[in-house]
Amino acid sequence: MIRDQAPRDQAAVDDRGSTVLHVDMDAFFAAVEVRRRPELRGRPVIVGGGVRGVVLSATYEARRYGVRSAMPMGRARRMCPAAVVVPPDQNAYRAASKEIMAVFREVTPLVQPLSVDEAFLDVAGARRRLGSPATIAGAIRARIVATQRLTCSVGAAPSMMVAKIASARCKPDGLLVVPADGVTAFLHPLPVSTLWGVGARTGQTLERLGLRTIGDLAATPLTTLQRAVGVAAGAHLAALAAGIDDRAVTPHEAERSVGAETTFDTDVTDNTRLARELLALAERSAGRLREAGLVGRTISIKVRHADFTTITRSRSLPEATDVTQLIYATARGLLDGLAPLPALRLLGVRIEVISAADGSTHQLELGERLMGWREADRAVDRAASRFGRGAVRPASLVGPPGPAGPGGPPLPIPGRAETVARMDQPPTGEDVP
DNA sequence: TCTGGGGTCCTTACCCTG
DNA sequence: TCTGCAGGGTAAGGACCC
Repeated sequence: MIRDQAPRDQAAVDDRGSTVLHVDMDAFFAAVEVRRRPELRGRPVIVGGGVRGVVLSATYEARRYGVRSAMPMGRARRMCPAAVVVPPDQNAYRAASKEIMAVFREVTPLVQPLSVDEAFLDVAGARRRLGSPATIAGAIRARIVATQRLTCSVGAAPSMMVAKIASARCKPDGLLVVPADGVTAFLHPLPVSTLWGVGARTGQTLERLGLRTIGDLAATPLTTLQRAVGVAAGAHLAALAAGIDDRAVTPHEAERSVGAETTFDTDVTDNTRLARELLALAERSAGRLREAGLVGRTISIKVRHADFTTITRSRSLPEATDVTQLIYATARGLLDGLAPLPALRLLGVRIEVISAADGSTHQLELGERLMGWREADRAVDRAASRFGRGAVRPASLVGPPGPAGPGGPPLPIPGRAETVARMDQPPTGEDVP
């Protein structure tokens, strides 16, 4: 193995087969904030916030106090009272991400983004032009520092999983190459929780079997693993423990679902408020579907009670849709079905079984009925593209909440875009703004 | 301590159909 | 006509990832 901290060892390592790179930005959100506000450099910075928020990112100065991602903000503040807390700015992170991904694509078209701050690159085809994988990885790191003033860590290995583990083990600002003939030697001493797919629960299950390292897993019969964690997960873990991971770097993977959810600052019982929130979530989700040219057929809602129990309900439609009002009406029906509702902590809407909008089937009767709403959505989207999302919003999402519907549940139906049209009364031309 | 938001994938149960 | 069974679709929940 080679690490850039020990460059003299690099010549000894055969990186020819380690053509999958995993590039992971270091403390990405926090680093973007520090870049924007240089006076924060060297100080503990936590990105996160909200009454019930968690830590989204923290500089290494804050991590020294024990602050970690996904930690409740209250606890993080207690651990590191001196930390500067910055609210997240997703637009800034997306913009930085776009530029970083462009750097990767200068190296190879085979770039598979995993999230806003990390990606896999297959550099097998770039070796003749740019040099060995380790050389390419070094060039990428240097270029990101030069153009973005941000650091990243790179793992190079024969497979995606090993490259990802390698990048995590050389953070921050490091490079770790795992040669093709060194994969099992690299993996086997590591704890099982290092493997993709082993979280808290599976980790406990494996611990009960006395399996602590990946080497322990590799030495365990497949049937034992499958009895413990299930057929699919057992087979998956056995393969990974043996260093087998045949997945190829795939530049674009189609989305399978799109959704939005919100955690309320305080638990909500008011049906009018819930209906407004549900409409806002439906609009956000549907807007993102339309932006991506997608339609979806299954609508699901998620509610979380004050005691953190979480329930989902879903319904499949006869045809796929991207129409806000149809998604909202379906979601509202699902929420009505849960009445009487206790106080809710979280509400979410998701659209699943997604396909391309231009390939969707069209059921004439339903399509005609929705035509007005579809045109309304297009008008809202056009306004959004000129003035930003939120420039045109359902009337019920603007200003103070209206009075509760008569008799409480079922939930009241908010109007939209300055109209009071209802889903059970198909829109006329006048309904459409 | 007190748990976000956006996702993917798997398991289990149930219903329907042939 | 009834019963048993297999397979597909749907729904719900959970684990996991960043």
